[in-house]
Formats: sequence, structure tokens, C-alpha cells
Amino acid sequence: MKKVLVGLSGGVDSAVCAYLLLKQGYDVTAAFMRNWDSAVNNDILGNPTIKDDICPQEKDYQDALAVADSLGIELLRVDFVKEYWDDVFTNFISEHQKGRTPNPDILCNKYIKFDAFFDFARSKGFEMVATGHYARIVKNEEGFLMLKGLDKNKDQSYFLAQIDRNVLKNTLFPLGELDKSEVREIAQEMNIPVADKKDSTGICFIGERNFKEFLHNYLPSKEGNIIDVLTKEVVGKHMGVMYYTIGQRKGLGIGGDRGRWFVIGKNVENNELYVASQNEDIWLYSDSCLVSGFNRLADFAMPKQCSAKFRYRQSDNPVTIEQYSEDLLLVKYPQKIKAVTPGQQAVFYDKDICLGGGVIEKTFIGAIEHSEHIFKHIHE
RNA sequence: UGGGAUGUAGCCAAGUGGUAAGGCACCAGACUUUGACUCUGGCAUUUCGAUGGUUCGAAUCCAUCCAUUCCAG
Repeated sequence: MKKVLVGLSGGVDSAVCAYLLLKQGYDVTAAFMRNWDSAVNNDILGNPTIKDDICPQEKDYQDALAVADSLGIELLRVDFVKEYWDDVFTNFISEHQKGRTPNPDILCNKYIKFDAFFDFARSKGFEMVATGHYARIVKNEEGFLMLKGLDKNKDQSYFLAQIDRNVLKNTLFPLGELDKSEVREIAQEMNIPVADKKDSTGICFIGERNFKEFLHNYLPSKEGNIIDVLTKEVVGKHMGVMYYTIGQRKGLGIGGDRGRWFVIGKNVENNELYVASQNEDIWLYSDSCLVSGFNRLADFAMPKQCSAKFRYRQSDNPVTIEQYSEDLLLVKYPQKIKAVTPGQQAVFYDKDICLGGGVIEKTFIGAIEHSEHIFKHIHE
């Protein structure tokens, strides 16, 4: 009987994951990870539950305890608050300072769940680690591969693109073959305490927040102009370019008769936010980008025709990737894609096989860097 | 201060006697393990710059005042 440590979050997915492992005959132990401490981490502004008697993490722990109890398994508790801060959150903040749009959950999987937690499990004598992610791991002649979850609506392989390929052989994703609806059904049939608990969203381990206010705890606001790329006129004020992402519409506060506005770019040095109100698409399109820190999850030769997602839940886009330099991949998509954003992850797929992913560094349109394109237009 | 124009929710803006369109913003919800995008719903009934008047009835007509703005000076 293989000893498995399953990450139990207090939600349905990980609960059903643990149940399925038991059913499959594994020797299952659960572990609850505590990676965020609102008090220690100065998470005050924009925190909807800061005044509650019990913080959401503790509520989740109680739920996890109830689940473990109903399944008859032991629940360990591990604390990675420091690791999360050092490896995930510090990066998250510094990326924002650069005006980019990081994806903390990808780093959380890379550094916490499939590194710190993985090592913890191994050190405690567990052979395997399991989580409730919607993704699959298969073994072929080359080794282990990660595939998309069978439930196309819930597939979470995007978030797993940065995990070390070597952990795959010791990792289990029992939900990868299931639809979310089936997971709910199993939970209900087995009377799992959290069977009807709402799915959690927001930054993992931190939860839902008023994002602007949340960032305000860590990044000072800095007022600047919002500039219409067409007329080059100031159409509003922002409180800091780091609070916005490319393609964003809400939160600009621009009224008037020109319709809705979208963020199309920003300039950190000048503290300017660029927006467009009509035909915004042409300012959001790019046709190639450079990707750094590629984490390879499968063997393949470059250049490679495959598909890519540039944001979570984005549909697959046909692309060609080639090695640009030692650390950079060039990704081409001549059909043009909207709002490919530096800091976000580009994740590549060959059908269902996840090839790996990396961070979007720069985007281009017609061989001109996107930000340069806008900057030149504004100042010509 | 002479003459003209305009004053409708945060921003635009319909409405010219019959009892306040619409868009943007904003808010709420859906969706979602990243900041989105998208979708749904809400959003001026002690009110149409103010005060009087005409009328069965006015944001719509009249008078005065106030504010903004333009042209002459």
C-alpha cells in the first residue's frame, strides 16, 4: 500500500480526491496547509473578513478536519506562511511594481504545493503526493506527462505549468478524469461534510479581496493621468498603473459619451495609463511574444506548432514556438490575439498534453514591441 | 455691465404640455483557484438650476432670479 499525503483544503475537490484515493486502496493521510496569515502579512485593507471572530483559513481548517474525520484519516497541519511570502508574494509584489500582471497561483503551485509541500511529504516518508487539481498525469515510454483535465471547463493544467517535471511520477490527480458535476455527486453520495460548499476563488490561500485595496497594503498609490491613445487627451486619473491590467475595463471611472474604455497599455516611468474607447481591439492585439523561464513538461523539438493559453480559461490558440535565445522562447500567432499581458503565463499544449509554460515578457505587433507601438503613437 | 446660448442622476444625452429613453461610470450577482474579459440585474416618482405663474395636467409655455458659456465691447 503506497503512502500518500493529500493536500486537504477544506473544499469539495480535495475531499473527493482523498476519498477516491482511499477507494483505490492507498494508505492516505491528509495535510492542511496554512500559507497566509492576514495579521502577520498586514492584509487589512480590502479584507472582507478581517473583523470576523474566525478567519477563513481557520474555517477551512475546521472543514478539513470534518472531512478527514468523516473519511477516517489523519489530518496534519503544515505552515508555509514564510515560504509563501518569500517565494510567491514577494515576486507577486515586485512584478506589480514593474507594472506587470503576475499569476501568484502558478508560483504557489511551483514553490509551495509541489516543492515545499512535496518535500515535506517525502521527508515524512510519503511516497506520493496528491491534490484535487483537475489535470491528469500519464506515463508513456518517455516518462510522465501532464494532460489537461477531462472536464474542459475546469481544467487547471494552466496553473500547474511551472511545476517541476520530476514531481509528476510521485504525484496523483484523481480528479483529472472526472467532471466537476461528478465530483459533487460523489461528495453528496458519500455525505462528505463540504459536499455543497461553494468553490473558492481568488488568489489561492488568500481568498477573495477587493484587489485594489488589497494591493494598497503593499504598494503605495501614486496618482497619474489616464490618457486616451487616440486623442492623446487626459481622460481621467488613476491611483497607480500597477492596479490595472491590459484589457481591463472596470475600475477606470471614465464617463462621458465615448462609450466604454479599456486599458491598452501603461508606462511605469511616466506613471501613465493608456486607454482606448473605440476600436480598442487594434490596440490590444499582438501577433508574437517573448516568453522567459520556460518550464518544460514534455520532450519536443523546436520550432513547434502547438496551441497556447495566455490566460487561465482562455481558449486554445494555435501558435508556433521557437527558441529565441538561451532563456527566451519566441511565440508567434499571426492571427493576432487580444490582451496578451506581460507577467502572465503562456502555457503550451499539444492536444491535451501540457508542454510547459513560461512568463510573457514582451509582446509585439508587426515586429514592433507593443508598448513601444503605443508610446510612439502617444508622443509623435 | 450690452446681445446670444445653455442649465435633465457622477459623466454624456433623449425628451418642446400628459405624467423622466439610452450609453458610460458605479453597485450587486453569475462565471472563475491570477487584477480580467463576458453575461445578468440595479441605478432621478419629495425629480428635470431656483422661485413664482398659466393649465385638469409642465422638464416641456410665461416671468423673475442664479450659474455656466460664447460674441461684441
